[in-house]
Amino acid sequence: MDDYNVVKLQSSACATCAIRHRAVCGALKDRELATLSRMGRFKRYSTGEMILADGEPTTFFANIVSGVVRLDKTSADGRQQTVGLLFAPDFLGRAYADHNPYFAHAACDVMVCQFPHEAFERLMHHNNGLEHRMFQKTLNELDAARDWMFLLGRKTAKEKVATLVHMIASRHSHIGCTPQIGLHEAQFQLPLTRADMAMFLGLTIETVSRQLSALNKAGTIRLISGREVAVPDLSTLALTAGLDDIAAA
Amino acid sequence: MDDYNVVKLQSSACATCAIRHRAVCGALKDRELATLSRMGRFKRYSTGEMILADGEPTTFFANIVSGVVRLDKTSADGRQQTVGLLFAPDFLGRAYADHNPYFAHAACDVMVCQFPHEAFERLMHHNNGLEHRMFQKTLNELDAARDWMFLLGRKTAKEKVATLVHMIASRHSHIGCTPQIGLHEAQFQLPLTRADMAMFLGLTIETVSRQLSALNKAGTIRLISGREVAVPDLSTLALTAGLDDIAAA
DNA sequence: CGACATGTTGAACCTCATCAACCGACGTGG
DNA sequence: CCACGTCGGTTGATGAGGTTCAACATGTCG
Repeated sequence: MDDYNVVKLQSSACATCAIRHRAVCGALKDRELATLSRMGRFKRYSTGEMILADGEPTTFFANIVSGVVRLDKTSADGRQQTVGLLFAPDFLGRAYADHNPYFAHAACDVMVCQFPHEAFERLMHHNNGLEHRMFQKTLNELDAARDWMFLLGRKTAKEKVATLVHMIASRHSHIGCTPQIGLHEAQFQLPLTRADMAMFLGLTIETVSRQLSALNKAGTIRLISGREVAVPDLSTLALTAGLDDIAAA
Repeated sequence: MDDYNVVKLQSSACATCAIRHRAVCGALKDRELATLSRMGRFKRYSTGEMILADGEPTTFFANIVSGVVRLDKTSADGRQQTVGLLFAPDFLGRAYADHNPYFAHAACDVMVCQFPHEAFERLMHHNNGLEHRMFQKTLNELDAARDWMFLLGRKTAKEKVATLVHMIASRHSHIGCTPQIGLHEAQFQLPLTRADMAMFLGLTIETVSRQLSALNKAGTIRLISGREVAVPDLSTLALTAGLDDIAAA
């Protein structure tokens, strides 16, 4: 339990936290933040490591400080479907449930800030701002989940792959200050393996690989190495992703 | 606007409402309930009627009093995917957004109790119990959405259809006091057309029809007429739906 | 009765899964 | 240092599961 990947927080840690204002903690006053600091722990997970197991009792919640976390559903016969992708400063864990409804895995090296679930739920109970913020995040996740349901149910393999690349590209440009939509070329590393993408898209590894190659051949994206991708024109990508529809979301 | 399908509530209407305790209103004290009564309206929608349009400004929220409501995503080229199914006493509408993120249609004749969105959000703001309850409902919807993502991404057509029938059967038995899981035979009407089912399952009408016929031939279900279905043994149906897995959900 | 919506069934086609071979990068141990 | 296994990724051949197109059955309503 107590290895070198776990670091107890200084009581002042939250005050200087990089994601403080964008994470759910943003709702907390200094005094409550100190309370949270006292019960919080930084923890590092390396690529592929399991963070939560489906069906296990809920013991902690966490904020993603950096990295990408996959939420997976698994069936008895081994089929797997990723049902959520969390980036900083997303919240990890299902509030008000005694068991995790899914697996959570580190898709790449991940840093989280975790706290015991009872204490956090108590805090939510007394701090309506915190619960309100959790509610907001949950609403956004639900919106995302529903958009993804459309993708899973109705999009072709090519559109699926294009959609995922577009999502990563635009999220990346949002974070990394890379040029905006349609201008210049955006280049970045995919934070996911082909297997991760397949799990998320409801496809097989091979199909993902083929569609990436096809997009590359068509010039919609440029595969530089396995992971490194360049997108010459985000709006073209959005087009082949079948994205500009859905009431101009 | 003001047709005979709309009925202004009596100020006492909520107090005697059938779904009062199970709907979000259950969080309200008598006085607040009276406030809600004053701004609420019963409204009837008939089969197929649109209740909310994607992209339209949010004007009202509603509780489903009876019937089934479909939430649909639609793309420019006409593909459609149902992303949610609401039964009484579910809540209809996306809180804290100025535009609807999907269409809502009456899957069968529907009765709702609707109220202006600003007033309701104001009420939520002042009543933490109400917001808490909304939050809970949203968490449940998110869980359901994620289970459905697994279905859309990984299940076969047969499993999809079996899952839907199972869901309706168990929900029906829950509502209608029909015998419990595995015992005797449950019989009921499907509240959805083949087209509705196809939209929800990410399939075509034809495939749904074929799979229903196949399940019928296999004896897993009995098709009595187009809409009337009997399930001799719910657990067998659950098995062919690939349901008992997922960590014994 | 005819018109229309809903549902079923058949045949052909196509997308994607499956199985399999192969490649390059990396790490490890003899 | 090289042989070896492993892992992530690509590509090809084949086939199954669903879509598509089309015809037909059934039911309902004017």
